[in-house]
Amino acid sequence: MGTQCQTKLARNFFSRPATEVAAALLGQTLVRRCEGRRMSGMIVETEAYCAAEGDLDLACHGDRVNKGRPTPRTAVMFGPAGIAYVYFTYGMHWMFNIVTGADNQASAVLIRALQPLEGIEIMRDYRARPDRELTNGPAKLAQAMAITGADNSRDLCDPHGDIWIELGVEIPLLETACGSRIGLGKTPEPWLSMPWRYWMKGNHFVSR
DNA sequence: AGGACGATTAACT
DNA sequence: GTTAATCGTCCTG
Repeated sequence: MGTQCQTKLARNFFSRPATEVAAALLGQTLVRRCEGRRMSGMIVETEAYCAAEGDLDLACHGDRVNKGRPTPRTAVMFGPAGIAYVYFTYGMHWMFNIVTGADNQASAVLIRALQPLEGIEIMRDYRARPDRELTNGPAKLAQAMAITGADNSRDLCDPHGDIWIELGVEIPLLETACGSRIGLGKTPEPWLSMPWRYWMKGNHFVSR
C-alpha cells in the first residue's frame, strides 16, 4: 500500500493505426492534473484520422494540408505516437487529439466526448451548464479540462506529465457503435463517409 | 497582402 | 431546420 502505480497507458497503446486506437480508447480515462487535483472523464466518443497505415485520408490535416507535408501546426501529427495534438479552430475552440501510428505518418484520434468521473466541480463552466453539456463535444471537453494550445506536443506517456490516459473499463464490442465522422464539410468521398467515428451506445455524454 | 475556410457551438426561426 | 461568432492557418496572387 502507499506506492500504488497508476496504470498510465504506455506508448505502445498509441503506436497502432488510428482506427484501432480510436476504438480501444472507448472506456479509458482521460486524466488531467490541475493545481494538484485530479480531473478525469471516461472517453465515450472518438474519431480516427488517417486510419490505416499507408492510406490517404483527405479529412486528416496531415494529408489535406500542404500536400501531405508537415506545417508548423500539423508537425506533431508526423511525430511519435502518444503526443497531444491540440489545435485552434473556428476562431474560438480547441480540439484535443492524440497522435497515433508510426513516425512520419500523420495520424491521430480526436477525443469527442467524455463522461465526467473526477473533479467535475472544478471543470470550467460547472454550474453554468447542465452536467451533460460540460464534456459532450470536442471543444466543450477541451474547455472543461482546461486543455489549450499550451498542451500541444505534450507527451501523454511522460511519467511526470500533467495529462495522460489511464486504463479504464472494458467496453464490450456490442455496446459500441461506429459511423461517419462529424463536421467534415467539403471533404470528398470516400473519406466523408468512412465509419471512423466510434462511440458508446446509449451513453448520455455522446455528442449526438 | 488578402481571402476562404474550419475535425464547433449556441442561438436563433 | 439556419446562421453568426471569431481568428489562426493555409492558399493564391
